[in-house]
Amino acid sequence: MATIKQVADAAGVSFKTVSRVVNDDPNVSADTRARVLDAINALGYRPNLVARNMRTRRTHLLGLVADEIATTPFAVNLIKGAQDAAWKRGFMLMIVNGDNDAQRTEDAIETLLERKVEGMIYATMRHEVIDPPPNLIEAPSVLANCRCADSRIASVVPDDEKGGFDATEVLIRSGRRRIALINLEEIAAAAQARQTGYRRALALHRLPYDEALVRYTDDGQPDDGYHRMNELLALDTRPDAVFCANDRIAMGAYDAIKEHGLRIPHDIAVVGYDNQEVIAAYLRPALTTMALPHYEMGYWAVEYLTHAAAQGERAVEQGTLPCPLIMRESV
Amino acid sequence: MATIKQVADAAGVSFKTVSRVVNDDPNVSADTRARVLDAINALGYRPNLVARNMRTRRTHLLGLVADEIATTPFAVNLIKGAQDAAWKRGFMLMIVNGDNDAQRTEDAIETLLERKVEGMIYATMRHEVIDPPPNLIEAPSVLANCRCADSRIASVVPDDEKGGFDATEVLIRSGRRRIALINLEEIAAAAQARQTGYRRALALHRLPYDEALVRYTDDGQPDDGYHRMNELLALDTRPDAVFCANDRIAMGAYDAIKEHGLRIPHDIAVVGYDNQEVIAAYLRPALTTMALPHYEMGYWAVEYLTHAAAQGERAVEQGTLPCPLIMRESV
DNA sequence: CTGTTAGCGCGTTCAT
DNA sequence: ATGAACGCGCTAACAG
Repeated sequence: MATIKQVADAAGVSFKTVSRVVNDDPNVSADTRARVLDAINALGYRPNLVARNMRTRRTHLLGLVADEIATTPFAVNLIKGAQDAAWKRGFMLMIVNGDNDAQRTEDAIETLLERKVEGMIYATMRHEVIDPPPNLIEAPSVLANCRCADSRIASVVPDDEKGGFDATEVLIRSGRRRIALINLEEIAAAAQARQTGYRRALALHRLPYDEALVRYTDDGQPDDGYHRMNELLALDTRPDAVFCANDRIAMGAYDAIKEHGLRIPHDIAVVGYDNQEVIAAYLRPALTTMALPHYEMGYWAVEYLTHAAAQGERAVEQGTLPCPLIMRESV
Repeated sequence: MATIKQVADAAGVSFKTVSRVVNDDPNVSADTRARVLDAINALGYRPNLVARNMRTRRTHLLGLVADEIATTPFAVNLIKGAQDAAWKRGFMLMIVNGDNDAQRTEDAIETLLERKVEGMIYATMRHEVIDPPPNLIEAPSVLANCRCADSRIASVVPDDEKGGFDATEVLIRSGRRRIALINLEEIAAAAQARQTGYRRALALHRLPYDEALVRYTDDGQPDDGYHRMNELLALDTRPDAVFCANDRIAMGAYDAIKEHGLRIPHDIAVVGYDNQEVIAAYLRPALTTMALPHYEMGYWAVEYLTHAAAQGERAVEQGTLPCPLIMRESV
């Protein structure tokens, strides 16, 4: 716990000179610099960032408020991306949970504000349109994986429409003609966008849109996928491909397909969504799916904030990041 | 960005009185308190924690250093537990990634130290014995999900021996007699402990230990589980139960069992380990497994640190937390 | 190239 | 019940 003054005394210089050395100020002779560095090592001196932050009025701190963190663990990639970008820019992240509770979220943001974060990211686990916490905008902020209706806050979201399009098109290109869609719950923003992309791909390739081939799940879980797939397989003319709006649905669909004695992808091709590694990579056959750009969104959000912090105000941007196709063995 | 002085001026008191109100000092008349609170609201004053931290020499900050965060996402529960405990105690967490790189980890810890965290948690994604980063101990610290050989740093780990015992015993109690074990790679601390528990349960119930029934995987992935299970099913007398040292192995084992036309749990009972929700809950039938106390370890670690911070030094504790049996449908 | 003075926003100490 | 002076550890602004 040596202080800058003690280092100065030990090195026989003023404490300001120590400050210069610590901050790589060129205006220090090589000689004194060496003596100061010796003293620093000898005393185990470490600059006190709390004091520096107070003086410079900068904290190099970013807040990350997540609605929930544990339930969709693959979304930690968003945090990872934010961490990596922050580290690169010399920032640190303070991560807090809103626990899907408005008051709790507001309190969490309040604490972040008191700690003088230089920006905040508000991240949701599912892509949706939200009503942002009121105090969020008291610091420069970005919404990640969600956006607000009036677009007054910067945001970055996955391009689910294009994702839906690409998923459908890869099936079409593999020669399939009756392509079913097992979607998420109908109201979800992601569900609508993916379905729009699905329809656009069908239309582009002059395939009919058949409502009988489109099903919705209640909560996007494997059981849902299993039952919806069974319904599809009971159709007079069964589909030869299915686009599942997430990998868990696909997991259930796999079971239904296998129980019917059908083979993937020979009889039915399957594309999932989310690239939830633990499912997609391990299903047999491995699942072809669309990856969500969680890492990239986290990275984007921090880049946006650090640039905003560096350059003062800047235009409110709305980022849209692509969902890459991950080819495996189910198409 | 109102300061405490501006509030004082607005309320017609000295800034010290404002400080008293903010800190709930009883020595303020109800009258002045009301006026001060009005001024605070009018100006949107928010205490500056950076300044307060500097003055009180306390930050209410805890560091959490993780070796990696993305690859085993279910371990985020450790973070969740730490967050919850920290919030309850009025602390915040700064989470940094070591990325499994020694230099990076040391740098990350250094930054945490400069920011004057009051304690640090070093968490690994897999339960193992480690050589802790050298600068970790410069603040009160705890190891979570790992421990060091000399036990000089507090730690909290899962009780894998008891977990292995319980997993095996639930199979025995269900009437199985030939219980196979598909373990992790042989050197892992968790693998050894689970196997010790497995043997203890067999011995207690007077069942023979048969080396032919014990297999090791290379990396604990489904493909491994699939192949090891096929080997076990090729035995002259096939097992009637299998204890898989993680859920991914069990996932592969399921495929092998099903391909052999055998039914779970009728013909072969399966117990996994990790309670990796996305797998365990969604396999068909749902997998009975042992839960890892990630949440509890995170919680424990923060409780330990906040107590240590409050009471000065205290005995170096080594915590061991139970792995609860999660009964589903595979036994 | 180096040192001095001042003050960031707050809490502590002691006075009134 | 309230206020004045001081200093936490550091950097900014200015001397020299």
